[in-house]
Amino acid sequence: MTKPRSRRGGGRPTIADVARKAGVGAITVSRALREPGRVSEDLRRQIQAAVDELGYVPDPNARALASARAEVFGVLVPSLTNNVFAEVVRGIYDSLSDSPFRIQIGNTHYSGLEEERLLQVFGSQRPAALIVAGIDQTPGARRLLENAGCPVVQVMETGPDPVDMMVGFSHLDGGRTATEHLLQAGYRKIGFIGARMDPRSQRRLAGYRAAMEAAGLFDPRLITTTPVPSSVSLGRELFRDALAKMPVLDGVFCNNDDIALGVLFECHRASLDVPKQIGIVGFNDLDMMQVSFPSITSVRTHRYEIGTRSVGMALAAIAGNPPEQRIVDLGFELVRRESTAR
Amino acid sequence: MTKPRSRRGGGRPTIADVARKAGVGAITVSRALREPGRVSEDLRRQIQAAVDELGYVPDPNARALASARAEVFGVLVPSLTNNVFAEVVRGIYDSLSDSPFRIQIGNTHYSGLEEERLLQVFGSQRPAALIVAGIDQTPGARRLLENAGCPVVQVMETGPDPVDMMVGFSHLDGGRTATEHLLQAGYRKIGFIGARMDPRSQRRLAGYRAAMEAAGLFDPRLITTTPVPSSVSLGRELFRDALAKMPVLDGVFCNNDDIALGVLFECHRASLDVPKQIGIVGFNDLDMMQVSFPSITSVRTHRYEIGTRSVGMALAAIAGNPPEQRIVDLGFELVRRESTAR
DNA sequence: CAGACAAATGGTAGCGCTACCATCCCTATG
DNA sequence: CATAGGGATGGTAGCGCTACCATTTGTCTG
Repeated sequence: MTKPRSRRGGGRPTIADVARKAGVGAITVSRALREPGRVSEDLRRQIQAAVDELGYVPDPNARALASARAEVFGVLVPSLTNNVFAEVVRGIYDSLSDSPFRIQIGNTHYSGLEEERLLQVFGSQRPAALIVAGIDQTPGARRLLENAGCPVVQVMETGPDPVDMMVGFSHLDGGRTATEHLLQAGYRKIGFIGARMDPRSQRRLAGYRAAMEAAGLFDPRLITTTPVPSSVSLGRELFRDALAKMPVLDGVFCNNDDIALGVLFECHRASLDVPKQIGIVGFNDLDMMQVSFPSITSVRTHRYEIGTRSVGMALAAIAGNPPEQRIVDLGFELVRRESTAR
Repeated sequence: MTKPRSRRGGGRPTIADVARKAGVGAITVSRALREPGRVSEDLRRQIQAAVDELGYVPDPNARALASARAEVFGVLVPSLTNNVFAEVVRGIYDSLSDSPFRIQIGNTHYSGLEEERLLQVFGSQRPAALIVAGIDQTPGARRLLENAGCPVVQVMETGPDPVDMMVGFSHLDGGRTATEHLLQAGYRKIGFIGARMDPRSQRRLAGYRAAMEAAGLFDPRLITTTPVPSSVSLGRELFRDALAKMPVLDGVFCNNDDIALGVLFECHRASLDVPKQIGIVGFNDLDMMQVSFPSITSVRTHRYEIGTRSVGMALAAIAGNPPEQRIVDLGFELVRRESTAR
């Protein structure tokens, strides 16, 4: 007769099986796995042997239930295909790959309501930390973050009023820097082209506007935007619209690099010389900016580092020593290339 | 005196709180939430009111522990930034957004060992389904998939021996079709350029080779590959290498669209006329292929659909009616554009 | 050498939920 | 009108793990 195995448990070894095999109490196995320092060398070895032999893997659900804390990082991003967030997420994954923490990604589709819903779902798991993109949470989302009972890192942007911690940079400064560069290069009728005008895009636009106004060159007809998601083909279309509206255009600051690439291709098609007739500046500095012909000036942002840094701050907070500096500005760099060299 | 609240539970309402407020048993609340049809209209309304009032959200950990089944889809992809997988993942997210299922993504970094490790971790959660990229699992990974006790969908490729279900297409046929198109357009010295030669890239190369051999034009010196991850700048470099090795090159089939774009830019720089002197074909048909100047012929693949379809099959299997057809070939389409029109 | 104290180990009692098995009540049947 | 059968509801007993509080042992102090 086999011993009466649990009906439900699917036959996987449990901590009790390991304890029996190692001849110790279950709690000691638990400790050996979580706080090896508190178990004697001898027992630790015996337990490890039993774990290996049985192929025991702790059940994270049971662990979470018993300790009222799941080893999960909740991550909220507005898009999964946008290269910008993909890089941040990659940084997060790489930073957590050797830790016991799992990652749960939520896609808000740029919707505040969806963000609230996902925070509700995430909250029910009692995550170890939350990393959310952006600083413009709805009041409801903000309340959920404040009551999450875990470290929270807002990423992509910096701002004055963090829920807990922040890692990012100033999109407004980025937009201004890009525009000032075009001005310094001698361009005058500089357009702004932007798709998916999320809050960060809006602030880049504000930076553009500030620079243009300071130069006394601002004209609202220079701005061409759409709420449609960004793409290279959209960049082409928007640039055509912009040119139709303002044929005198001699430069464009693009909301992002996809748009900039689309603009460049349209210039080729229309036989507009870049940088002589049109100057182009992108945003984010994707790899292809340095390869294109002509290569495209862009504002380099540190997306992967935003991911790694946010994890580092959250881990520190979990360990009980939250970072001194709760707001980390990783800055950006203007990378000058052929598209604005005239 | 307040009633002695649990020390550990952080104060969130539990199913017992809802039951008390609604004046029913806890199990009835549980049923009302999971199988509304089995609870009378009246009670259902009362319970819903109590849930809303208390802001009750079920604890997924407790649920998973009690039912020995977590409402989680495990997803294993080799890269998070590669647009191809990002699209698949987006399809998966969109298909599951209205379901109770959460998604857990693992990044294998193209490593079989890492894949095994992640399957081990995922398995400990008893996921509702597993979706894994590729069909070349290590023997260990394959065993873990077979013993996962849940539906498994292998995606991106089709092959003869599914663990359970498959959704994808034939990369070999895709490579052959692309190459045959170049041959039909009159190109003869057709090179293959590929980065990150994962199993799918290898099969595209095999398709290229088959077509070239059938035409009596195969020459191993036409092949330029590297294990380095793909990028636009790498495409440019590899093309330069290829030209240096074989100056007679008159066409290239690129492993993917990033490479193809790099090749196009290098042609611009070197003043090589596309398509007259050099024909270019990409793979995947990203949006930018249609916009570039000249536009680039590519093999369109149905990445988003791979994601949605794999979820559909898994959900059907979970519901007890696994699809008749366990292997779904979504095919591909050659999209002819300017880069091969001479 | 008693007493204090720390380190190592274990027992017990849940964490919040659902599987399983009652129980109850109502309707249909002969 | 007794009985069977089905639908609605509830009680009990865990799921696998860890927090909390012993208990045991060894070591150091005065």
